[in-house]
Amino acid sequence: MIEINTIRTQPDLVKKGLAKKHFKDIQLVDELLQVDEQRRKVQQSLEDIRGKENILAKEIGELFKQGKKDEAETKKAQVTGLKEESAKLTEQLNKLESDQKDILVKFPNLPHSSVPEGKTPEENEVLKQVGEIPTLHDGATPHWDIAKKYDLFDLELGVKITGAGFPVYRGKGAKLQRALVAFFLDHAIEAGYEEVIPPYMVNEASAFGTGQLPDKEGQMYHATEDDFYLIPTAEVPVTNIYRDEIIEEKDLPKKNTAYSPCFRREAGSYGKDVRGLNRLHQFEKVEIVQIAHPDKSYDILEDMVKHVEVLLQKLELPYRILRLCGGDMGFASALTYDFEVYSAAQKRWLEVSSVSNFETFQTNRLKTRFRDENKKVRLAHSLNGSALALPRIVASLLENHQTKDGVTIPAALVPYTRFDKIA
RNA sequence: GGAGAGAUGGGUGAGAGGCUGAAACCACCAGUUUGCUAAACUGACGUACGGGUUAAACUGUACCGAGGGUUCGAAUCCCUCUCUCUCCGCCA
Repeated sequence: MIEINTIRTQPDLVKKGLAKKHFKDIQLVDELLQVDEQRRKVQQSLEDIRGKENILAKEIGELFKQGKKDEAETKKAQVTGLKEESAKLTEQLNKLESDQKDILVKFPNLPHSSVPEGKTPEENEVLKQVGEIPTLHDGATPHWDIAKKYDLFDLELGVKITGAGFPVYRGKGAKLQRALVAFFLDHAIEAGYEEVIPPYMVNEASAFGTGQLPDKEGQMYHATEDDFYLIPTAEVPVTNIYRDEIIEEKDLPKKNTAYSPCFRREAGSYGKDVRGLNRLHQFEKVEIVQIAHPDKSYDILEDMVKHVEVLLQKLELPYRILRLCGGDMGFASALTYDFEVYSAAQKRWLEVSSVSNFETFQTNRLKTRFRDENKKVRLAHSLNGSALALPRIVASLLENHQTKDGVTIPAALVPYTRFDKIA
């Protein structure tokens, strides 16, 4: 949620930011300001009347104590008149407050000044590309064929058990998953992140806090009986650790990492985009999350980018880093770097990580604050990144490292898999 | 799933219609004392939304699990819900 104060003091800046994100209803900014002004007016008159009521109530109490019943009754009559008025104003205020929130919740976050203009993924800015694009041997195949050959995962079996997009990993395929998770977690822990194992279902307040609700309702699986949502990413439960918290400045930044399965409904794609492990309803991911001082959050974002880079280098995968353009960024993000890994057999780049600074957009909803050096309570910044999502890493690992007689496991991963070849 | 008890500030915990935004103790913070630490003493110490201010000061309203109700007045009484604990049942 954009801070109301920003909209009040810098409406033009807000409009410009929203335009960069290709938000359609920019006139909502002016509507919001009107509602806000009205709301404050009503709130003031209401509080004024409430104040009078409070004073009278006290006086009535006094009078009763002194036995001056008649005077007390006269005052009671006065209060009755005030109450009618305050009831009316309360109703108005509630309406205005909910109107205001309804609008506020629709605004995406404002983009950072470095975010490039643009609407489509093609307009994302490629910052750098690292690593050799491998030339594959004759007869090299996409990962779904490799998986079949070595019995690493089985999508049809998943269809039988659940449905499309729920793979069954088996044998070395399963072990590879486990190895990658451990490898990623160990790196995060080494970088100072505290590991947590969060719930994989969250309540409505948590889903709202990180921005999944009300915007992306349809992307989450919803257990309606208990009104829980299956997490689309560990970001949701982990960031919500800090909901309604005031953190001492000296304790910032808070750094957490978590492995979790992720559940996404993601309707509406087809063809090669969803072949094999390219797009799944359930997948594994290690997430890193930080709650940061506003002055430091962009330095921290760079650190997180570096963290992900090192992982990809150790896995010996060619990657590139993109700075997302305004139109392709997520709803809640102020600046997002996407990581893509080259999938040699599919001959395309696959997104494997997204690292973002949300500034105060999430923390404003979450009420995640810190006490600064002047003892003032302020909103912290929240950041997160995938470090890393497994399926496409597995896909490119299998494709890029395939040889005529099997798939070579990168050296950094061998201590975790305890085999160096899939053959 | 059944029965009972409970939910108050960072923590423990008092309060049982007006004197309570809330005792006391602990923790935290600032200071005094001290060679240093400890102890002792003094003081400050919730949040949100408004008003006010360059910023403070100051000030209004709301908040004692959540929502509703009774009342001139509710942490306190009533209703609904949620959660926690104890016992029983079931269970990895």
